[in-house]
Amino acid sequence: MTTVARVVLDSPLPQLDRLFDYRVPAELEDDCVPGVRVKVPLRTGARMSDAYVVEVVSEGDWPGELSPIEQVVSPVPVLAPEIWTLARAVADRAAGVASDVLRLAVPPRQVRAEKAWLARDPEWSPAPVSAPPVAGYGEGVLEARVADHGRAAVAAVPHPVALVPTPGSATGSATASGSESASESESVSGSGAVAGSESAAPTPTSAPSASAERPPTAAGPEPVWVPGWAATIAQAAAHAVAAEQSAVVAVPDFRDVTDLERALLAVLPAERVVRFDAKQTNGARAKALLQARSHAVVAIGNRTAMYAPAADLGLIAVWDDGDASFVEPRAPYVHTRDVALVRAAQSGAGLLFVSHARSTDVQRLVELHWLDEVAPHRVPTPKVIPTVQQAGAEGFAAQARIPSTAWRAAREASQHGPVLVQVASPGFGTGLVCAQCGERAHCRICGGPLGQPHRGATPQCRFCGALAVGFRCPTCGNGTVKAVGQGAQRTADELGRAFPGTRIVVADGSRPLDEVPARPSVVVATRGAEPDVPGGYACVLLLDGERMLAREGLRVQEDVLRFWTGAAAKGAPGAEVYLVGIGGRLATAMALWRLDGPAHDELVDRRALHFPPAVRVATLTGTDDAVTAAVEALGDATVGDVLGPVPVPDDPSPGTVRAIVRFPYAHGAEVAATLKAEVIRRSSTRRVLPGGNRRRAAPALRVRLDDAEPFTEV
DNA sequence: AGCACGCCGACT
DNA sequence: GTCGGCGTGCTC
Repeated sequence: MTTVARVVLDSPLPQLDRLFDYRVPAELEDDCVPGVRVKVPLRTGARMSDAYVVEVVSEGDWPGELSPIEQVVSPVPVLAPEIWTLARAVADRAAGVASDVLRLAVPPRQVRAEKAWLARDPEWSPAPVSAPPVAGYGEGVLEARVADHGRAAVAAVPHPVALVPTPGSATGSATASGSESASESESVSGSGAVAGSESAAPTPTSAPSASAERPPTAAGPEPVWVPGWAATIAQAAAHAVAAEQSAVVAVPDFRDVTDLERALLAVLPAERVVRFDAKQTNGARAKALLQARSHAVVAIGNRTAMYAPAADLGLIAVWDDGDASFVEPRAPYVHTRDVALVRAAQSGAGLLFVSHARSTDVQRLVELHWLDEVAPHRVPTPKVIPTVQQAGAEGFAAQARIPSTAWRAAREASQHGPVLVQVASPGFGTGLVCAQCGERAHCRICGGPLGQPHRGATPQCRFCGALAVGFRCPTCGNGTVKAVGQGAQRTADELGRAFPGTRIVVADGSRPLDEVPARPSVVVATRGAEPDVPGGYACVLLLDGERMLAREGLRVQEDVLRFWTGAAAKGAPGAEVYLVGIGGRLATAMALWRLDGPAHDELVDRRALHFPPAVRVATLTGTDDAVTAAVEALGDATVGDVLGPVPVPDDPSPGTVRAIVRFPYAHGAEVAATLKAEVIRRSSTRRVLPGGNRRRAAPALRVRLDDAEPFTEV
């Protein structure tokens, strides 16, 4: 009887994206287990390909003669079976290649990390842990979701929270303070035992509102200030770990990973937290990968954390799924939210999308009743005060159109605590609006945004370049326009003059600042770069909202709500937040702190227009005949009109065209399979550039699913 | 990707 | 009559 290994080749070629059977020589049988890296001959014995063993069977499907596995590169199984299944499904959904997904999921080989893993004590397991209650929600509400593997859209606690480290947690246990990793198994297991035996661990509390009654004692561990969302996810994840199940959490950026890690280390011992991030070395990633598999942990990180091979997965959580950082820039470009959805469906794990402002994608799942809604219970929300344009106070306040009420409140608050002033990034789509009604000014010819090359110049379309002579606002008929927004540094300078004697701090992309002390100051920050303050800001001013909304794109409103809520949630519980120059529905939603309303409205619009996420889209790029044939092959799996094909203006290979195809979710599998087949068909014949150029040409057909970008130009 | 198989022009 | 052009197809 022969032993057969079924392997997935490490090749980006779509025509090789299936399992290949190889014979396992007797001397390799011990090491050749599912998940190991191997080298296999391909077509001719001289050519070797890297591959992963997916399964080992006694008989494969291949009727022909089998080639033997050439080498088992390492006996460490780095591709967990569930990660293979995930990669396969994610690739299939995106009409992509599984090995492209594996490149995201499995870091390159790292011999040192493997050696350390092989030398571990296989008998060792971490001590059991207990989990604190999830604060800020109805009693047991989120605990029940975790226990029952429920799926929910969770509105985040909108203010910073002080976590009192629990005994046995990394920051709460004196013995664990020096331990860095699970490899120091003896000291770590000793400290972890404390948590399991302590029945009444102090509960982390929301502060200052809740912790005021129980200030941390001088003898106890220092409280750790973290964003509300991070505390919630940490506490929920701790419940999964207490049940000896793993949790996987993805957050948009590096700072968020750090915030979440701090929250987790306040409720769990260090060996229960595994961090993945983009700045990590290969060695650290490889180590984290093997650590995640060994026992119940919380695996945290950015996009790739969603592929962490966590043992016995019980909970998946995503913080702020609307953030554009979740769009994977590498093929097959699958959004972390979609990876989470596939993984939740496959594993049966619970799924929490936590955010302040709900994305239209999550709203769609809520309206399908696929996700429940969970909101904080009896938690103070930011006191948002929208101020439509009114006559400002003196000096800078007048220029920035800051109403006198907001101006006075900020001045007053800056006497006893930090005040946050959020501004748009420099170069953040300065645009023109109607001087009378504030409506965006558009080109009459192509509908693109109007801009002004310099002050006083004739407005000009930024897309087609047409001059808008004799502009009339289609809404109110007014004939004058004005520019919106001004630079961030200038805002800081002006504020410095307006607040003499007050410390002015600037935080933006080039001057990042994670935290500022809870002392009187004015912090001017571009959206997304707002520093944290222990306890929260005394007051928040949201400027440049008009300018942010003047940007073009499908997700502008969603994004702006995320920027505003993100800054507002850095205020102390119930802090005043002035939303300057904004009225209407967005202002109302902010004032009521009901952020699902705009998501619903937006989704209604998208349904009417057949825009994502109401439908899915496929972008087909390539030669005219390949794209046309692919569109024809799709037949009636599409919905509505096919946009294009139209020539791609600045593509390196001339004659390239692009078509956008919309299709309903129900046809997703069929569309993806059809397009993948077309890509394979086209890739088997290689193209040579005209003129006898021997250089390799671009593939005849490229397919990308769920790329919303082309629509921002439509 | 590579590499072999396969069917038409100028050569010993 | 063959050597070799690169179009087409396959890789366990």
